[in-house]
Order: sequence, then structure tokens, then C-alpha cells
Amino acid sequence: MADLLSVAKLAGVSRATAARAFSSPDLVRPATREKVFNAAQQLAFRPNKIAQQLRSQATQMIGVMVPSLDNPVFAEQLQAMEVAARASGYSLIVTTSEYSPSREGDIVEEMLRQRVDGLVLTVAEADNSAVLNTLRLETTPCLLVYNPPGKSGFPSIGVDNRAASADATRHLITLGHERIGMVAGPLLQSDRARLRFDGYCHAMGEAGLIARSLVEMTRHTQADLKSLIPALQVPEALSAVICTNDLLAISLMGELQRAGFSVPGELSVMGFDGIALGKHLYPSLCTIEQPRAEIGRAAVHTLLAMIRGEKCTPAPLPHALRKGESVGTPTSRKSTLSTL
Amino acid sequence: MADLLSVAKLAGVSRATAARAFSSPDLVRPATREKVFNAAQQLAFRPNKIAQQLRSQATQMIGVMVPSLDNPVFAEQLQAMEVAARASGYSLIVTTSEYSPSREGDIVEEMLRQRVDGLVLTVAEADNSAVLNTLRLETTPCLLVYNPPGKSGFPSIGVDNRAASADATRHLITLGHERIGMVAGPLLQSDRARLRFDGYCHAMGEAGLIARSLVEMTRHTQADLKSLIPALQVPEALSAVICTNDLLAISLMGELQRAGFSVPGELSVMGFDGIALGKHLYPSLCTIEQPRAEIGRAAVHTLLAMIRGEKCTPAPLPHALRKGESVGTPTSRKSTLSTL
DNA sequence: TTGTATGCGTTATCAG
DNA sequence: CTGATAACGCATACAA
Repeated sequence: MADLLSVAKLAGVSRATAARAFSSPDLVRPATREKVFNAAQQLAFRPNKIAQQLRSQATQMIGVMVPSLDNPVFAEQLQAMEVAARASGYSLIVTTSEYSPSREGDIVEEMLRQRVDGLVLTVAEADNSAVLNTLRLETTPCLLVYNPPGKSGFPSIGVDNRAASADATRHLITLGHERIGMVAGPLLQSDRARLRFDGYCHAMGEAGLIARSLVEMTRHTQADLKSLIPALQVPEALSAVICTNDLLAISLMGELQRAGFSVPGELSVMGFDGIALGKHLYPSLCTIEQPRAEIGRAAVHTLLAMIRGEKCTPAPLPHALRKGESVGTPTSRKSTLSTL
Repeated sequence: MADLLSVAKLAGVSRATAARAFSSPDLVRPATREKVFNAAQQLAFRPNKIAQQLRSQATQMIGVMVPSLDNPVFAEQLQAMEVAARASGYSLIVTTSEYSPSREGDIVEEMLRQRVDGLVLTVAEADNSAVLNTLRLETTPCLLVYNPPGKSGFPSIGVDNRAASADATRHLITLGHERIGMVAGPLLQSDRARLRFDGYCHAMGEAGLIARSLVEMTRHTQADLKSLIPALQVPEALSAVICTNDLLAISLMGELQRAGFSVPGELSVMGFDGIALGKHLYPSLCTIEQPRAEIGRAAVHTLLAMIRGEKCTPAPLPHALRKGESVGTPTSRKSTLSTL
């Protein structure tokens, strides 16, 4: 591919002049500029970013690491990030970690070698993350997304998970629910999930209700009824559950209905995340909406500010309660699930 | 950040030797090698990919352009691509086009400047795409995904949309449906959607049934009942519909049920794509499953082969009919929607 | 306004 | 086995 030197030669100018014609067009006489542009056109010249990056010591690239793109929460955030980044002249290198520490390490190392100008990461546990500990020693700006800002010391973009979860709980309480449970993936996998459980417990206590122990599903984004049934068959059977993420909530609704169980008639189901699809289901998913697109945009803009050298301590973004048909008022009844 | 030269100095060797210690460890005496490694460690040396790329004229980067990440079909494909690429030492630059021709052009130009080793694109219309016409003149390998392989001349990964759609139609016909319609986004937006309509028409004709004219929704991935109602109120009301993508099908099911209409009791609904979520809904979505992950992996492997200089003419990947509760046998009845 | 010369961090060729 | 040196393609300080 043609390089600047060939363009310069064809245009009959020096390499420097040709370069200037592109980077500072007004520093070069119009006539000369035209000659350069013509030459460039003829040779199908295409500036080599690699060389520019090496020379300027900046890549205009952002390294992004999310747990998975199979969860629309991350995909929707990424979609917004891509648009925002491009609008600012930045490109995204996208990677997925599946929360695997070794993968996280490899990925970040790889991105640092690529000399990305900054990193946007979502890790499992911000306060206990090998990769973040490594990053602390580096100078490359790093921003967390979804992870709660905590002792990690890294700035973070996201909602206040604890407050949001409390809001969700209060919504159910306001509707008259008292026997409310929380459903999560295995081991309360992420730091966010834990905060959401905290928020739930807090709101329950605040209302003088007893928080139930967590119902743990065997998978992070797919419900299995068997794990929930015990909590539905006891005398004090649940009348509502909050799931720590929408995928879990949606599949739980499906399983419940498939088992002949009515939602919200017999069990109200809330989600957490606000993925777009939830609105279009029937019953539509009642959930806490994280502003995924806004989070994505804020992540890009905050990181760019950090790259410019600004210190950033982003405030939590507002969450919203999205009402939905999956939640109703509690019906007084015995456990109707005894037949299951 | 420390560079090779500083490492060499600290190790007391030449730059060339230091470089070799990494790239061809066996070409250098073990003792020397160790000195280099130690020095590298002390200085926290991290190889600069930019420089390597400039020098080697290869970036180990793949440029990916999908219409949107808000549709799980693309997100799921991308997830698989990322894993496959990383496993082969490649990184992904990810972009979204929203099918905007100008955005497509900018994106591809940008990626070419970045000197990606190859491109994986999904465009609106492969046979009528400005960006592909440009690319034809370039030497950078380019692979299409989901777009049917056609006159475009570019190799393509995906299923046989026409055959898949015919299979979907036959499935309904086998169940006894005769009044089958197809629901699509505006203007039969993509080349795939058109092939899917073809397949539907073909299967209908084959069975001696009359293909209905397309029901066009105002949006590509969100159903509006109003557009469908006319086809449900006529004497020969539809008993089943096939949507050109799952998002459309899922939101259509939701809208129908919300309007008090039973699925599949009064209308069977099929989707097309096979996004993961469809399985977990109730009723579960009957759909044509495109092997999204396999498509992603095949895209990466095929592109890598092309980068190696091999000529590729990938065969269509197999689709599968995923049965689901959203489809049932037709019930003889008048239009029950007259009250809407 | 334009040209000259140098360096960005590697790799690879060629001697030694 | 190791060292000196020349690219890779561009941007910029400094001269002219």
C-alpha cells in the first residue's frame, strides 16, 4: 500500500509537506495541498494508523472487557459504548472473560501490550481482583463498569445496587407482599449480587419483615424450579421473589408458567437490570432498570476524561423501577404448589 | 514504559540479543537469556505490539462490523468469535453499523487504516452494498456473515435462509396449518429477510397453499399488533405466522397475549434465529435455530484461512427446527379478533 | 511555506 | 551465539 513518501514524490514535495497536508492543512499553501491530495488519490493512499500510533504514542483505542456478550445487559452497554467511542474517534477492542481470573489476566496484559489508551472493565469482585491489583501499578487509565466503587480505588460507573434493590423490595412491600424472597445465581457470584441481597435485607428489616435466606440457582442466568420449590411449599410460602438479574427472572417466569403456576397470580417475579426484551414479554417483566446505554456512554466519556489526565469520581447513575405485569398484589392462600 | 533497548542495556547485551531472547529463545545461550529475562522483569518490560505490528506488517487484529449488538443474534455470534479469535492469538475490533451505509463506509475505512488483517462484516444487502464494492478493490480479506453468498463475490458464513424458511413453513403445514402468514420488519429490510420470504412462498406453493402477502411491521425487531390485525380479521384469518426474526416473534407473542389472545391456541407464532432466550419463555418460542456460536467460530476460522492466503468457499451451515410451545395445531374457528 | 533529519520500538539481515 | 544496522510509516523540531 502506498505510503506518504510515494505520495510526496508524486506530488513533487517533501515527505513533511505531504504529512502536513493531512494533519495541518492550513500550514500548507492551497496549491501544494491540492497536489498532495491528488497524488494521494491516484495512489489510493491510506494513512497507516499503526505508524501514527507508534509515533504519537497514543492509539485512540479503548480496551473493553465484559464477562459475556450472551447477557444483553453487557451487549446493550457495549452497543452504546461503541457509538460513543466512535463519535470521539476511538475504537473498541472487545473481549469477554467469563469471570475467569486467568482469562482476565491474559486479556488485560494483551491489551496493555497493544497500548490501549484506557481500559473499561467489569470484573467479578472489584475488591478482590488479581487483575485490578496488577493494574494498580500501571499508568493506563482504568474504569470499572457495574462493579460497585469500593476499596478497589478505581472509578466506577453504575447504579447504587444496594439502594436499587431496596427500592425493588419496597415496591413489593407497598403492594402488600410480606413473604418476599431473593433468587440469585450460584454463590452470590458477583459483588453486585451481594449488594443487591444487602439492599433486599435492609428494606425487609426496615419494614419489620424477615428477610429470607437466599435461593440459589445452579446457574447464573437460568432458573431451575427445583431450587425454588422448597421455598414455595413451606407454610410461609413466598408470594414474591426478586431475581438478581433479568435473565434469571425471565427464565424463572417461564418455568413457573410451564409448571402451571400463574405469574403474578401465585408468585410475583421481579428482575434486575432492565434488558429491553423484558418490556415485550407477557407478562412484562417488572424490574429495576439500569440505564445500560447511559452507563455505556458515561463509561466512554469518563474514560476519555481520565485519558486526558482528569481525576474522575463518577457519581452513581440513577436506576428506575420499571413496573410490569409480572408483579401483582399478593393473594392470600396456602401454598398452591404442594402438588408439584 | 521500558523498551527493549533498556532491557538490553540492563542485561548487558545488544538490542538484537534481547529481542531474540523473546522471539527465538533457543538461539541464545541460556545464561544470556536469563540475564535478559531478569532485566525485563526488573524493568516491567512489556513488548510493544504497535511496534511489532509496524515492523511485521501484520496486526493480528480482525475488524468486525455487525448491525447492532442489541439483537442477541449478533451478540451471541460475537461472543463465540471473541473466544475463537483469542484462542488463535487474534483480537477483535468491534463496530456497529445500524445498517447505515455512511457508517459502514466510515467503519471499514477506519479499520483498513488500522490495518486489520481481515474483516468480518454483516451488511444489509450484500448484492447492493457500497462498502463491499469498495472492498472488492482492496486486498484485505473480507468475509460476510449471515448475508447470503451471492453475486457479491465474497465468501459468506450462514445458513441457507431460503431452505430454513421453507422448513419452518412445512413444519406448520405438517401440523395442519393452511392459513400461514409471514411477518417482517419494514421494507423486508435485509437480503436474508427476503430469502426467508421466498422460502415461505415456495413451501406454500409446494403444498398447494396460497402464500399471503407479507405483513410488515413498522420496526425491525418490535411487533405492533395493529399491523397484524387486518390479517386476523378477514374471513380467511391466519392460524399461524412466521416472523423473520426472534425478537419480532417474541414481542408479537407478548402483544397478542396482552390483548387476550392465546398463543398458540388462536395463533401459532414461529420465529427465526434461535436466540437463547426463546427456549426459556412460556410459551417457548418455536423457531429456526441458526447455529450462532458455530457461525461465529466458523467465521473466525475461515477468515484466518483467508488471511493465510487460502481460497475459501464455505458451505452453508445447517439450521435446525427448534420446536416450541408457541406453535400448535390449528383450531377451526372464525376470527376471534373481531372485538379488538 | 517548505525541506531535513530524527525517533517511535521492533525485527531481521548480515557480519563477526 | 551475538552485535551493528537498516527498515516499518509517520510526525515534528528545527532550519532554510
